[in-house]
Amino acid sequence: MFNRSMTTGEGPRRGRGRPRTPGAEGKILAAALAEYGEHGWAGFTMDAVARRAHVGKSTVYLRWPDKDALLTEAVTSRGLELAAVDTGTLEGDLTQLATNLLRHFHSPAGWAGVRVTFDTASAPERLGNFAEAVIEVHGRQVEQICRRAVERGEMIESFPVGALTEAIYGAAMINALSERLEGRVDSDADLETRARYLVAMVLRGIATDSAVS
Amino acid sequence: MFNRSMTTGEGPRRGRGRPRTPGAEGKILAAALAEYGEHGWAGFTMDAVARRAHVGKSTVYLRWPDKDALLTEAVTSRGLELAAVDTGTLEGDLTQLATNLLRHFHSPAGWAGVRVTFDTASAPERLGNFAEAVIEVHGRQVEQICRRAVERGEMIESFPVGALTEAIYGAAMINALSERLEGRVDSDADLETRARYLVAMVLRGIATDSAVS
Amino acid sequence: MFNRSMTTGEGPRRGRGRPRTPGAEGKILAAALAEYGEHGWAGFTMDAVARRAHVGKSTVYLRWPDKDALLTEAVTSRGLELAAVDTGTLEGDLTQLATNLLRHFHSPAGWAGVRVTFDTASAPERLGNFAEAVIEVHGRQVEQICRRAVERGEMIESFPVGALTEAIYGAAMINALSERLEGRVDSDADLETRARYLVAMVLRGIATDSAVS
Amino acid sequence: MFNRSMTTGEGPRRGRGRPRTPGAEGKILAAALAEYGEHGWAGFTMDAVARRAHVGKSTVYLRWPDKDALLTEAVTSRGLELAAVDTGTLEGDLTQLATNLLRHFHSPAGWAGVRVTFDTASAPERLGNFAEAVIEVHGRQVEQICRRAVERGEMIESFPVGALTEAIYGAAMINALSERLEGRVDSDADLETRARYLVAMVLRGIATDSAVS
DNA sequence: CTATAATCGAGACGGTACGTCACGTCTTGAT
DNA sequence: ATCAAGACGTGACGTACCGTCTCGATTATAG
Repeated sequence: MFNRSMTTGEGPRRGRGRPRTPGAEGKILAAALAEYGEHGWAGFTMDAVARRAHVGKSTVYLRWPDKDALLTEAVTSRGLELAAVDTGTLEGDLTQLATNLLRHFHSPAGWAGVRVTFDTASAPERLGNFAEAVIEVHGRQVEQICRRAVERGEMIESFPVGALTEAIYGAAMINALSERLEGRVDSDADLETRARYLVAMVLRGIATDSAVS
Repeated sequence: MFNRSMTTGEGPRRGRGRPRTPGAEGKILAAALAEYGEHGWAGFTMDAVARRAHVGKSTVYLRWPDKDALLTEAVTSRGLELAAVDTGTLEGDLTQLATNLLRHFHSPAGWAGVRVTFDTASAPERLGNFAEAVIEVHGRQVEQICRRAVERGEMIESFPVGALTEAIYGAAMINALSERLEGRVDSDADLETRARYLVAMVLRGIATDSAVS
Repeated sequence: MFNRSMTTGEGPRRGRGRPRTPGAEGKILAAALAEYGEHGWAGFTMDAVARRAHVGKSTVYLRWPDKDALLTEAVTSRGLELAAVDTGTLEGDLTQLATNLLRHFHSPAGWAGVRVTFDTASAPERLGNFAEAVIEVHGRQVEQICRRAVERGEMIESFPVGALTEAIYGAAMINALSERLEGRVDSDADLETRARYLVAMVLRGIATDSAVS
Repeated sequence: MFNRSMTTGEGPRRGRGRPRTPGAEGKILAAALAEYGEHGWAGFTMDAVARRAHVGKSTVYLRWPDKDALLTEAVTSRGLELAAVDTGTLEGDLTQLATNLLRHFHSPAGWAGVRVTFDTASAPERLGNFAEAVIEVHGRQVEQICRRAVERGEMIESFPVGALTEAIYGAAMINALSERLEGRVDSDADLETRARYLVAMVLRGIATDSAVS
């Protein structure tokens, strides 16, 4: 995303000089994520990251131009992974997706991803790449689930996918947020229960006259 | 919240020395909110706030103990307001609430409130007060709407209010987030449309076999 | 020389804000001279100076723009002092002056002054002030001695003072230089002997046909 | 002095790998002297030297262990040359020597030599070699001149040679120093005039009662 | 009317992290 | 084995901000 080795084979450089230490990227990103998790944004220090990764500051600054960039990529590379889902039914897909999301947002890396997403959204001048990555990774998922559901006739055709996406992602995010605000620690079972309720709601609604089964 | 004149609601503070300049609080809070909105947390500077408010740093530090406290109160005082809602029907209430929320999160102050909420949740050691304020302000709203709906028989009794709250708040928040990430500018009409879809979903669901009306 | 408090009463500032800590200048200059003496120019560190003076780096950088400036002033203020001389005879004056100079250049502060003088002369873009100070302090001394000597009829009138100054100052400087290069440690008596030989030479010369008495 | 090809004067260095590039030493030394002359010690950079010499850093560090060593040799090899002198009379020898010295110290390479000499003297822990070289090159000169003069009966026998050396070298050095401090540019004729005055002084003195001719 | 005292704008203070730069070392492929 | 290139760990540079402190000036009450 920032370091040259990612933008492959474009420049005139062909391996002149000492190559960049292969493991360095990973060590630094891991250290960054760990520091961020332990001390938060205000206590996130480049010196500490370098020290923890057993790496000089120059090695860090050769790869990322500044603190924001490092943190953003640390989160992008490890805080945006989401397994694909395909169970055969709409309810199954959505329940699986919601569970995955809840687990993701409750995990340190996932939560870090959330924070950086909001920071990025608040400072649009820097790093629009991250925004695109988020949209790419997460936007597709619900879209595909809905397409398959419509093909199977399980879903109202005309319903805007965006609203569904927002509700599910938003609910999972808020759930993770409130866990932290209230000092709760939700178990895996709690998350699954919450996921089922959420899916029940978006599938069949909460109004009494829509409760069919 | 932090400064004495607020905690001691006992009237016009009698003392010997020079009284605190009346307008200072407001000017500082406004400046803080503006700085935060423009530069984000990383670029939020006490010196800049004081300069922007045409105030000395001591005037700021006499009122708030540190940066977090000032920022928190700035956001609390202007980024957490939400009008009460009571239209007589569940659908009306929820639509009104969702519209209010969307407008709120799309506004600068509301968005700042969101950011601080996430920052606070990530650094639990400081300023739990803010977490309580958020829960207090926002938690009650949905609860009351649901209580009235249940009394009117409009809503499944057993449905957990939390899941509904999370879905609505989360959806509104994500909507504001994605507006910024994608560089959109949503009109008021857009927001109302989105609110109606959202409420339709949580009320009657998106499954084909639940579409009764 | 650099800090505002020296360029008195010119600016519009009239004591607004906290005044600069009075003792700070002295402490910092002393620390700088000590560090320079112990570690030399290559090992002369601003952090170390600040630490030794129990002072923050900002306090140093408020007064001097950079390392060169601090070092230059440290030396100027303590490495350029030279007692006035007036014994009544030319030989007495010159002997006294030469002894003083030898002692001065052999002392740590005096030697530091020599080094900075040469550094300054090599980088004329920075800090010509120092050059002027050196010329001012040292140039006058020999001039006055010679004027008195001419009035007393002890000295060839037409002889250029500059050549005399250069010989005496240069000899003293080289003597200190060679002491260090050779690892000698000259005693006070050594210095006085050297001073007498030097004065004998410039007064009566080394040629056999000029040895009158 | 440091690199193997110099210390082992045993001929054309037979080895297995690629021989060292012949012109490299000279290019690097020249670049070093130029950089030192332009930027002084504080701005003297190994990277800049290598870049200016169109050479990799390893090529430099294969030959000299560190910055000091390179600089010292650069100066030693080009900043210490001094032509031998033998005119047949003491006055002629000294005048010639003084003129040579003045020209030398006023030249860039000679001045660089002066600076390094002082730097070396201030950091005795490193590079005593340089000190020895200076003493070797410059010390002998005056000694021989004086020996011949004594043999010819032109000079007081008992006069210590050191004092004379110091006076002449010091005067020349100070003259070059003051030219730079005052921003003068001395012509060749100026230097010769100064040399004559200097020699007149050390030969016959400045006292009125010693002026014989 | 004077003394006392809290607050004001300004800005210096001791610290700490920033992002840059140079050191001297190391590692590559090419000569 | 040496070359040019350039990444490496280290550590100082000079800047900016934190939260504290000190100043003279202002503005109220208390005596």
